[in-house]
Amino acid sequence: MKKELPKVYEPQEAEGRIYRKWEESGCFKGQRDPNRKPFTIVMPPPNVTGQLHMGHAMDSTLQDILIRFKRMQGYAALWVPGTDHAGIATQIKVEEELRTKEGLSRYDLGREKFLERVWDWKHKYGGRIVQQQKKLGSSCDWERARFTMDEGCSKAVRETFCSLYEKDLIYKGSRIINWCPHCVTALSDAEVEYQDKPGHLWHMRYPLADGSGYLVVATTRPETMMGDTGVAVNPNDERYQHLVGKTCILPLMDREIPIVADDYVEMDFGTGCVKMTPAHDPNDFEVGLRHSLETIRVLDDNGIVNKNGGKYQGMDRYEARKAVVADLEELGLMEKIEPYSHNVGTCYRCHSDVEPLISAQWFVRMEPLAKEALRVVNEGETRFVPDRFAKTYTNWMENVHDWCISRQLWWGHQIPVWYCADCGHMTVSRTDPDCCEKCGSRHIQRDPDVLDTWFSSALWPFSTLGWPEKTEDLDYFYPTDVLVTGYDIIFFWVARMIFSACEHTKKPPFHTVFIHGLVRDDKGRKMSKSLGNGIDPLEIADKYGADALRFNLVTGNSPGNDMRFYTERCEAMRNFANKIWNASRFLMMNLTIDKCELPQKLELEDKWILSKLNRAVSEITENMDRYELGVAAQKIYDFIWDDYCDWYIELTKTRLQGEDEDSKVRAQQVLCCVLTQMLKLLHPFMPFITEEIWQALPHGEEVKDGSFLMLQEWPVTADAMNFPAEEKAMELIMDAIRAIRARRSEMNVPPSKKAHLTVATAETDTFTLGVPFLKKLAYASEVEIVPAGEAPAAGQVSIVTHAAQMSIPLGELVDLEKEKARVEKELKKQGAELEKLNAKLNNPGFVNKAPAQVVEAEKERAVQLAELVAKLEAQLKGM
RNA sequence: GGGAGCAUAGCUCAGCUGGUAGAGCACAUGCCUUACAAGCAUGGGGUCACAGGUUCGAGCCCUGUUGUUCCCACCA
Repeated sequence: MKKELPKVYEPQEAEGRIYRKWEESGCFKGQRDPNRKPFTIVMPPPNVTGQLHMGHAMDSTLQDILIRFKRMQGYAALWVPGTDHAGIATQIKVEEELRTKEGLSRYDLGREKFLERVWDWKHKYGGRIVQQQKKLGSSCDWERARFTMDEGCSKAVRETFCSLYEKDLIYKGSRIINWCPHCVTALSDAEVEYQDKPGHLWHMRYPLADGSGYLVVATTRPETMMGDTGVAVNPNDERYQHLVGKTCILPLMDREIPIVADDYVEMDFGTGCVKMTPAHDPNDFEVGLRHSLETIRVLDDNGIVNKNGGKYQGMDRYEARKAVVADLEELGLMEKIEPYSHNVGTCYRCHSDVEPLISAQWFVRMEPLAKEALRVVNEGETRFVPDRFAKTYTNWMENVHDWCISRQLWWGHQIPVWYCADCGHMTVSRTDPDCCEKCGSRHIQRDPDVLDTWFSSALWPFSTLGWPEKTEDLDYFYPTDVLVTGYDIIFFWVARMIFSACEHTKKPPFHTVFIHGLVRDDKGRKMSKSLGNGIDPLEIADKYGADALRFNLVTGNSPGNDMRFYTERCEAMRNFANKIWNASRFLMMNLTIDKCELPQKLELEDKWILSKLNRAVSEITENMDRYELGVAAQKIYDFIWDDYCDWYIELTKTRLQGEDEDSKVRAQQVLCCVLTQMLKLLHPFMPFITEEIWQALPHGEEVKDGSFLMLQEWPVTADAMNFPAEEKAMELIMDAIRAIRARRSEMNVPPSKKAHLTVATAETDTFTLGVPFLKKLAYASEVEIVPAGEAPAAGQVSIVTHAAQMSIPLGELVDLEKEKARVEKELKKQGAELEKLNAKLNNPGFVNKAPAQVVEAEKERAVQLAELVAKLEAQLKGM
């Protein structure tokens, strides 16, 4: 029953077809099953209108590998996909389009109309990234796909907000926040990226009010001076102690401001005098509170100087800076200007300079929430892989400030708070109220702001499973198991999911956080739109196959570390896919059976490969369990390429092409069984090609159509499949083959030139079994086995291994001097190794203290080495 | 200022609990051996950054040094 596979594997054609079959069969569905343990992953939701980039590809590949592995292990596996409304990012995109295409701003349209446009946009592009995920083979339960602004998630957000408000964990307050004048919204601390930027330190003279001179303040931000309401010095600074309590005149504004003493001021930085601008600097704000300084805001929401800025009103902050500096210089009040590089906060979305300013916003009180979030990680209920990221997490969580959650945007979850125009009361409600809950007035107005996007993402692991309803899904699949994400969003997202889950579900949202690094370009740079160095995963998948892309992304790097993306590596992985394809093709071409079962009788080489496979299974499973996916992948690669293809297939060829029908069938069976197991091991990594091959293999009657490799059981190890003696014996023969090939290669003898081979060995039985292999793989015309110690005939090329001394009559082809030099070199090398080993064995410390099995192994090695050295010496003597 | 990572072959990186230093690519030589030239065979190439220490034994553990990357932090 021969089946033929096409000559070349075409991923482009196969992948779409296979994915459709999987999807139609419903095998991605996460099904509650009381007899199985659940295994749940929620996908980090990509921006709904985004495009799949290499980072997503890596993230999804890792998740898909885990979910497929667990599914094969018999878990009720569920991978919940979804998308994020991505407040600022999406709103900016739509505004951008509105501006360029219609010349309109969102205000021209009004809130309602604008939101319609954003929803249109969402409907237009929202499906794109889902389709792109499918190309990679992601086995998500697409029917459960969620969106952070769908009904259920919105309900979860509302419930969370109200419940936190009721517990006094959410409050509204006027505080210094980070403001992006470009996006015109508040930001949380996490959304500010600090960049070192060259600037200046301006030393400005502020005249003392009593006319006795002036003091000099140093600042990096002269444009905020109109909002200065004081000057601070260190209380211990002798230079200025006499000035404390006095006042000075704020230049350009002619306002009298107090001089105060505060520990915050460092004596040895700048001049030791600091201008205080409580409305535009977080430190100054704190100092201002301590000394009851006035708060004067001089910049508006767009970063333009407002009416408090005197003559600078209407200028943008950078213009104002220039003007202020110029004016001070003209007045002779600029003492000096130093170049100074400092950390400037920028918006993580648009990278404009962030303006710290005082504003009324909503905050989440972090201290009580952080406590439990720290506990679950410290006590190991939630574990980071690699564990060093737990430190990153706890460090952040221990120092976290209250979280500013209100955003002055329209796209997002609108804050469920209504203000009463009559009594001023705030009504916070799970359902939209029509009157003030306190005074009953109907003059109520909803807070126009929306919540931080991350506020809804923080609920993702449980909101996607039905929370706040008590659903069966929530009961069964929650808490989830592993969260896979990049280290760059630990603060944004992971931390917030953990404390949110602890607060609302009383359980950590997952037991493991599996952190990966960034995918960089081949020069090690971050892939970015502005650099134009991004590599499109879909193009790569198209060209080399999704399997090759996946394998590339998972090998050659280790957990938590960045990787460089080399397209050439994809080529190597495609070659690997092709290797398996051809191995399978070879098997199909030789197949005469319609079902593969391990035969009762096994040959030496069969036992060797089965034993190797058995160990591979156990090691690979262990690596998978420990999230060492790259190591696991490498082991599968090595086993398939080296052990199976390069050796086992070659070893079976004589049987497959021979006359002995029984032996032929048994070889087919073992080949087929091992291939099947390999396909299973490889499947999580390369789902498409393995499925394609598996579908073509004969499975007998019991496996019907529509049964997929992806649903088969993950291989398990069996003691009955350990054959240490056969493994060892086979290795002796392989050593001999390698040695002969090496010698022939050095002498440039082509494989077509067969030679008579004499083997002097103590392992007569083993080498007798090895005769066909020596013939085929060591190009021997005849193999003659003689007792060990028998000297080779004169004029023969001698080849020695641990177990054998072999000779072939190719003497006339050898340059004797060269040959002598080679043997000398080899002898020297092996002799040195033996000496080292003997020293070790003569060291009582080693013999007494090292584990017995290590000592035994070294002893045996020494015996073998000694034999080898003796043979080499004898050989050299005879030359 | 605090914290973390990295330093291993020409390049990019693995190396899991300390026990004979690995892969891919590149390079050299020979092979169209009826699965695969996207292949096969063979080979060259490493003071595991440096200096100490622990250990019978260190690429791996400890201390320090140098170089480098990143994260966090309110010195204007």
